[in-house]
Amino acid sequence: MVETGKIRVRFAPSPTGQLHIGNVRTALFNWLFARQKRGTFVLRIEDTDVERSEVRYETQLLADMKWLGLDWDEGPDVGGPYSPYRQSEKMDGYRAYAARLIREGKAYYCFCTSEELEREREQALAEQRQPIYSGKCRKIDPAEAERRRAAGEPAAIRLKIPEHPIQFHDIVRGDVEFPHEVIGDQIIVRSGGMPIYNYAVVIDDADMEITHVIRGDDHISNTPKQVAVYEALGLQVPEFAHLSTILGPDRERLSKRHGATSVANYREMGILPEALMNYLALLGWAPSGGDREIFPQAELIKEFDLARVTPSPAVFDTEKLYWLNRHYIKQSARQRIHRMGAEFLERAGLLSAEMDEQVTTWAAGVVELLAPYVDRLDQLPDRAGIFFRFDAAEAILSPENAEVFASPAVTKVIEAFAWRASAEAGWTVESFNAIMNQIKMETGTKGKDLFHPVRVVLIGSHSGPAFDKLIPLIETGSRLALPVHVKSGRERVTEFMEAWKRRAN
RNA sequence: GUCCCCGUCGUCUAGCCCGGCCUAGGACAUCGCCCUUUCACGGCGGUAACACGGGUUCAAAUCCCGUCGGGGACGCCA
Repeated sequence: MVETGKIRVRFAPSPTGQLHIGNVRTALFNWLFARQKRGTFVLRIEDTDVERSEVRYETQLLADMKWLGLDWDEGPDVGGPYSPYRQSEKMDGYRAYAARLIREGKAYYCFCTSEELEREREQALAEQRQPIYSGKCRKIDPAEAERRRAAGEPAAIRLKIPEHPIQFHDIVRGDVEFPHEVIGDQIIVRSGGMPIYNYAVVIDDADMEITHVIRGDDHISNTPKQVAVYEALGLQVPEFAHLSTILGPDRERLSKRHGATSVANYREMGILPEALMNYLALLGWAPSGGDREIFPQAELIKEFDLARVTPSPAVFDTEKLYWLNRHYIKQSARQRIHRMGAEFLERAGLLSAEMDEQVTTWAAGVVELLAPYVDRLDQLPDRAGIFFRFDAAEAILSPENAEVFASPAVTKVIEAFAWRASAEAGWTVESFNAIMNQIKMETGTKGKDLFHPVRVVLIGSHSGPAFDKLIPLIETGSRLALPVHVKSGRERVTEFMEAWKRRAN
């Protein structure tokens, strides 16, 4: 148990692609734990895989984490007392520790070639034996090994795995024990001099005085190998917490083919960061009682408990994320939503980048009207079609409206409405309501029979927002200079009637 | 093949460690009703789960063993 001093945790991603949903969840749990315990959250970049690592991914990664609301106390950009925070910048330390292990007889040089090892592995598999290293080079006399190495023979460094079961404590799973027979002496430094991941992490975590290693459960069988390194070096073994895998709807590990799997994807979809954070926290963790779902950041920090994290894998449920997103959209400061919504409309070419005050106000009205009913903000441009897109012929043909046109009173209502409405120039809520009341009396219709046809005439669909919100926005919108013209009520009625007559013929 | 991890409604989960309060709770989704001169939102209600088989016990979702199913690891990858 590491209970002395302050908690130190770390998130150590490889900058080899977009920040994945599974990885942010790991980052989030580390962060929540650190913030609650008033500990330190370290960001360390594992960029030893030079082939795949790219700086732009690192930049993206930091930006995505910040967007979600995660911050770190030490990291490549902010520095800290345990610098450097990029693995590629700290190669020397790894070699020094390895030299010490050799000197102490806890590690040895291995002269086996990759081909030899591959052959042994295949043979073991064929004989249904454990495909682990035989320990052949363990027997080589150290002085002899030193001579061969000095003579230029390439050698990797292997750690002697102790001959007793290796056990460690996992906060999520309890005590875990691996028989040493299944491990085999691990290479810790390649013949080229580069350290192996399972060795490098240990050095890094120990150097940085990490007290709790919280990571994905794909590392669980790496853990005994790492514990062996800690023990050989006489270093304090940290506490572990292995988080379960996040699955797609088909119960397969969440991957690209499941669609949106990166933080960036969700940001572009118009998922609010607090919704994503709340959802991710609920994937694998639940408060005691398990009867609360809404957890804003501050509440999460207060309630989060590593010991309550579930060990079983979880299927990522987009619907529940959307539900939370709707909640936070409604909850959020109006101005923020107006601004964000306008950005999505702008990206869709419905608004221009520079907006004067009138347009800004109008756009805010549009977003205000539509936003509470969308799952994600990127649905806004489509929903705004009731303003920007009006095609009478399409509305008449649409199967969605077939039922409306099948109603016996439809012609009567449409004609009565058109007759009155086309005479009116600038509509107001009052004038519109007056018209509605008149045709209600004239046609003797009400409810659906009255409203559905009128709605189809005006927005091409029988469902949509209330007229007293809609009419003013249509009218003011029609008078603004926008990239896509918003047709006025009268324009709509006129166009509809032309199409309606054409239909009749 | 061997080792490790996991297994409660369709999904996320509470309960499990410390057996009885579990007639198994909440949420998403779904279905129904109400609200609404439309649709949604919202409110109310319903359907729906302890993987299977053995033990232990007066009593098991909870403890033990086994089976089955899913995932991971066994690299001079991370």
